[in-house]
Order: sequence, then structure tokens, then C-alpha cells
Amino acid sequence: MPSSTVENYLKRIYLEEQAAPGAAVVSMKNLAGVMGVTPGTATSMAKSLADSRFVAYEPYGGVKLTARGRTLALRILRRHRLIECFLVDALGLDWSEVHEEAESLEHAISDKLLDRIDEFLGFPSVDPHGDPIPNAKGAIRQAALTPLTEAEEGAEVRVARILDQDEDFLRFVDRHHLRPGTRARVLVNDRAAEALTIQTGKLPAVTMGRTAAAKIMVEGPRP
Amino acid sequence: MPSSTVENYLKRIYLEEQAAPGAAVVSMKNLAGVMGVTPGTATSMAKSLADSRFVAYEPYGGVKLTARGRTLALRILRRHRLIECFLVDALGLDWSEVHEEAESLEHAISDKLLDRIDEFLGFPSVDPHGDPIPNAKGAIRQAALTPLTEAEEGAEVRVARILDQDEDFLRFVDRHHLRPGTRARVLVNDRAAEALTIQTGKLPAVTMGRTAAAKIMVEGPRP
DNA sequence: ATACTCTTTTTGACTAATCAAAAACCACCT
DNA sequence: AGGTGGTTTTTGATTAGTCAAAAAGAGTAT
Ligand SMILES: [Mn+2]
Ligand SMILES: [Mn+2]
Ligand SMILES: [Mn+2]
Ligand SMILES: [Mn+2]
Repeated sequence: MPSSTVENYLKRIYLEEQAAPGAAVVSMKNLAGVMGVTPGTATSMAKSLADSRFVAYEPYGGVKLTARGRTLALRILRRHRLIECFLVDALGLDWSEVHEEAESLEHAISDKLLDRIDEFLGFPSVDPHGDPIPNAKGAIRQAALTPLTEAEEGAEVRVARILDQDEDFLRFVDRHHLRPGTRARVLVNDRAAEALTIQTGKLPAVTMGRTAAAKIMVEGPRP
Repeated sequence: MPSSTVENYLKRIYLEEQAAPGAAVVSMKNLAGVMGVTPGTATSMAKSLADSRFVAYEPYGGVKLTARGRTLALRILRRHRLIECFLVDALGLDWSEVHEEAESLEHAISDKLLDRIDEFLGFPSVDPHGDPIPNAKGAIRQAALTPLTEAEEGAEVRVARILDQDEDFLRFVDRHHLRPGTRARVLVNDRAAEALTIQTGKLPAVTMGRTAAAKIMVEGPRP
């Protein structure tokens, strides 16, 4: 049984691979950065993950999940996201605080309990942040979404996913009613000024910077 | 923050102290036995717990919780038992399988989530096995119970607590409807034969041995 | 191709938790 | 007091995960 450290590394490697679909591998610098360890630690962990055949590791090359590694990564991701759902839907925790909690529970829960939770929730397909939940076989269905920064002025969009788990950012999103599921209209998208103004229902419009807008993924207007 | 290993040792030491209220200390042999480690490991852990002031340790003497250690032990016990309640009451898991699950979740849950669960459950005072749940301040209210082996023949008793978390034993208890809360009549209590026969409602009577009966704690007839 | 910089790997060290086996100790019995 | 059995401690080793700092390598610019 892999330790929770191993589980965390694999989940992280998976997310980094997704975040940069261009790059074929995850570098030691990148890995050390996101895991909050020194580069030397990342290297020795890469070797040990390679020994367990969770990743392919090429010295000076970087690390890349094997099928085996991806399977495990997706299992942890499934746990993480189902737990987030459960905490929000069943216990009424705030979506801005469930990420940390899920970060530790994901390693402690049995498969049996997880299945029970999945059933209890009615087999949800996305978590409270709009992140897709892998199914029990590890299949993940990713809807085609575009970052808010790409939206045309005047377009009506539906918020689908928030790419940042940071509590403050989530509370900002919440305050302006831009949670997944909400419909909103893009009033201004000024690429030169790197600013975007959006409005939900009858609420006052809100203006945000380009980097903030890039973390909000939307479905565009019906084609 | 203490590791889950430390939490497990302290919880265990607390339970051993309770189990033998006569003995002032827990011996290394005892501790090693219940923790499933070698005596040498128990000794070195005893030293390290003493360094953290969780226990008083006297070489060749044994180990005894300090106030600080007891506080932590009770916090873990509270977590364990509230989690068991939650799994049974909210998710419908069987009481015979929640112990193992709680054994790992007790180390992974935040205080905030625990409070939410406590509230959700309506602040229960006992877990599904009848074990008392320490309150948030660490106070534990132990009802005065007697083992079934002490019951008089013909007495009507109320099952209050099952002292063994073993799955098979719990299923046996369940099969004969002897869960905490059930009222039953002691038909035979033959101390020489070390056998006891008990009946619940209209169900067929069941006969069990002395050691099994000793693990079922009851409230006697109204005085 | 040479030098410089940034990344990666190596080395040596440390902590927590564990075991096996040897040594020390305690308690009790003659 | 001396011996014996059981318990406890010590010793030496192992594994996982980590850091700091030195060494090696790779890529880029001149
Ligand atoms: Mn985690
Ligand atoms: Mn999420
Ligand atoms: Mn535990
Ligand atoms: Mn219990």
C-alpha cells in the first residue's frame, strides 16, 4: 500500500501534467516547487517512484506517469473530489474550506466508505469547484471549457469551474455569485487593459484582472 | 502536532489504564502487546512520549499518562467514537465495520469538521458500541454498568455496552439482537458451568460462555 | 568553444518508527 | 545468597522522507 506521501506526489504529478499539456514530462524543479520540497528530495522521490513503476524517470529528463501511476493518481483525485462534495452537500461546510480537509481525508478513507459516499451523493460528476470526478474505473470526462479571458464582450456564459483552490480567491468568487452553475454576462473584456467586467443577474457588475479571470472557466453561449 | 503513531500509543495507554484500574502503570510488555510491536520499540516510544511530557516513565517501572497525555488521548477517543456514530447514523455502515475505519479517520479529521459532525448528530453521549464519548473539554461520563456475568437469574437487564470491537463478536451480538439499548431477561446464569442463557423479546433464547458474557455490559433492574 | 547560469544529482546528515538479538535487570524460590 | 525465568533495556540495523550544501551536467550566449 503506497504511503500518503507517495499518493500526494502522484496526484501532484498528474495535475502538473494536465496543467501543461504541451510538456511531456514534469521537471524536478517544477515537482519540488509544487510539493514544497528541495530539488534533491524531488530527485530521490522520482527514483523511488520509478522503482515502484509509478513513473518513468530519465536522469536530467524529468518524470512522467506510467499507466499504473496514473491509475493511482486518479484514485486519489476521485477520493479528494468526492470528499469535497460530501463535506459541502452533506455537512454544509463552505466550499472555500473543504480543500484542506480533503487533502488529508483522501488518504484515510477506505474504498468501501468512498463508494458509500458516492452513492449517498447520487454519483456526482463534478466537485464543488467544478473539477471533474473520475469514476470508479478511473475514467475522467473533461467538458470542453474556455477561460473567461477568452469570452467575447456581450456574451452570456455559464461558470463551470474554478481553477484555484485558494480560500481567498474562492471567497471572492462567492461574494460575486460566480460559482459553478451561475449564468453571467461579460460586459467588458479589454485585452489591452487586461481587465474584464462581468455581471450576474441584477447584481452590480464586478471588474477583475486578467489573471483572476483566467482561473474562471466557462461554457460559452450555445453554438 | 503529534504524529498518528503517538496518538495511537496514547489512546492505547489510556484504554489499558482504564481496563486495569488497579495497576498504576502500563508495563512495556503490555504496551508492546496491545500495540503489536516488540518490547524494545515500546521502551523507546515510552522514552519519547516522556520527553514530550505525555507520560511519566520510570525505567523498569512502566508508563502512566500525565494530564497532558490524558487530554490528548481523550481527544482521539472522542474523534474515534464520534466518527463511529457518524458512519453508522449518517451513512448506514454496519456497526461491526466502523471501528477499523474510525481507526484511521480519527487522525485525519480537523477539529472544525469534528464539531460539525457532533452537531449534526445531536451531541451523542455514546457510540454505536455503547462506549461513552468524551465531550469537547475531555470530560467523560461513565455510567455505572455491570458485566452480564454478574446478573441474577431471572433479572431483566438493558444491554448498555459491548466491550469488544471484534467484527465476529459484534455480528454474533447483532444476530441475537443484543445491541446497546435492548432489554433482555437472564434465564440461566450457571457460574459452575460458566454458561449464561439470555432472551430478548419473543426471540429464541441464546446461551453463551462466561468470557463472551463478560464483554456485554448491562444496566441492572431498576433498584 | 568557452564561459556562465540554471537545473539536477550526489553526498552526508538527521528524525521517526521499527526489528532482532544481546545484555542487563528484577523478583522470586529455594 | 545463588540461581532461574521473565521483563526490560540496549545496541546495531533498516526504511521513508527530508534538508543543506557541494558537485556535476545542460543549455545558452557570446
Ligand atoms: Mn493529500
Ligand atoms: Mn476541488
Ligand atoms: Mn488510530
Ligand atoms: Mn466504539
